[in-house]
Amino acid sequence: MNEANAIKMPMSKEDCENFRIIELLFFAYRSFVTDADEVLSEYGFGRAHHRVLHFTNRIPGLTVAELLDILKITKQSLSRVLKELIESGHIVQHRADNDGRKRLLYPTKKGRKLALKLSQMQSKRIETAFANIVSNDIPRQSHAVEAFLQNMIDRSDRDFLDHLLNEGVSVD
Amino acid sequence: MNEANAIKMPMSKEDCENFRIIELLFFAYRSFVTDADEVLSEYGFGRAHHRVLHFTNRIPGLTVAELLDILKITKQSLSRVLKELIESGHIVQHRADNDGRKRLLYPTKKGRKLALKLSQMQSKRIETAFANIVSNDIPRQSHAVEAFLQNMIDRSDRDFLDHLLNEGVSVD
DNA sequence: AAATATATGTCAGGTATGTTGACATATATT
DNA sequence: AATATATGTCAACATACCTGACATATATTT
Repeated sequence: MNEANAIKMPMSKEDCENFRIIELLFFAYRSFVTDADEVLSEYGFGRAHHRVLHFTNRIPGLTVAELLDILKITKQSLSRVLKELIESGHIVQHRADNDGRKRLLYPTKKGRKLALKLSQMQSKRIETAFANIVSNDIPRQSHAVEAFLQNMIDRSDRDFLDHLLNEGVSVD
Repeated sequence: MNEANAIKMPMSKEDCENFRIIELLFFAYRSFVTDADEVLSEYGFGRAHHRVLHFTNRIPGLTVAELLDILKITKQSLSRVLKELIESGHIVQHRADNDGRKRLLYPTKKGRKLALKLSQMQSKRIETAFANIVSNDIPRQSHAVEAFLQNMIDRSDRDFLDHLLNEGVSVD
């Protein structure tokens, strides 16, 4: 028997139990982050810039070390994007009064404006996804989550994926 | 007035409405994908390999073009990881009977085994996240989603983030 | 049969975002 | 004064994406 032979049999039902959630998470997250990508590229920024900008706005005055802890990246990796955000005038650094080693990060007016613009795009998608959960989808709690994730996915992807993956489940 | 001045004021409540969901999505997705990363690295694989392996298992016999459509990457990008998955004996290609140009992708026994191992790790996290949604968290539908995403996040991250970001909300 | 379209593969070079390791500097703490 | 902490920086490298150009085999159209 050849170990390298193709398995043509689809997977069993029980194996696929959570495949739907796994895939919904993948596609929902992709749609979610893509919203911001287009705006960011106008500024020559990427997702790394977005994350730094987001948390600097969310927690004005956080330190570089705290930011590294949140993002779980190295300081060398952070420094590149942080430098660009400072040069472009979206973020400023201040020495901490109580400890001169610490550099507190703050958004500028410009930085807050951009952060809010990006969040509002994502927020809109989230609002719509919640609004379109219809009540009869909630016999089990998992159905609310499924419906939400499904609604987070771009229309174009959703239709294509339903056709490719689904066993006849649809939300609206 | 200096445009580059630090804004020290935290954001208004209404601006932050969906910040919680935005951040939960970020951290939940990170925890979710990290499960598989450790196993994958034992094989010298990355996330790109995981995605290809996953959908080849999910839809045995799918074409290269279909896979590109799902993943939304270029064929040059796919070819590297696909080549490695074929060389390592996780995936095989067969000519389609009805159209000799198409290469149908199938998992091998080895490929299916690995795909299931990876899914089962993610599935376990999902199961636990659902199981720990307590019923009194569901006055609004959004709360079930919030609770789910919160539960998807690694314990270590969750505690740290609650301290850093939260306004006293806790799930259990 | 010849021309064109489609599905796939491959070469070459570039970008964004991460890594490791080594070292520098300023400030706090012991 | 010695050590620890917070940050910054230089250099080299890895991964996973990209664009553009070109090659090959097979289908389809004319």
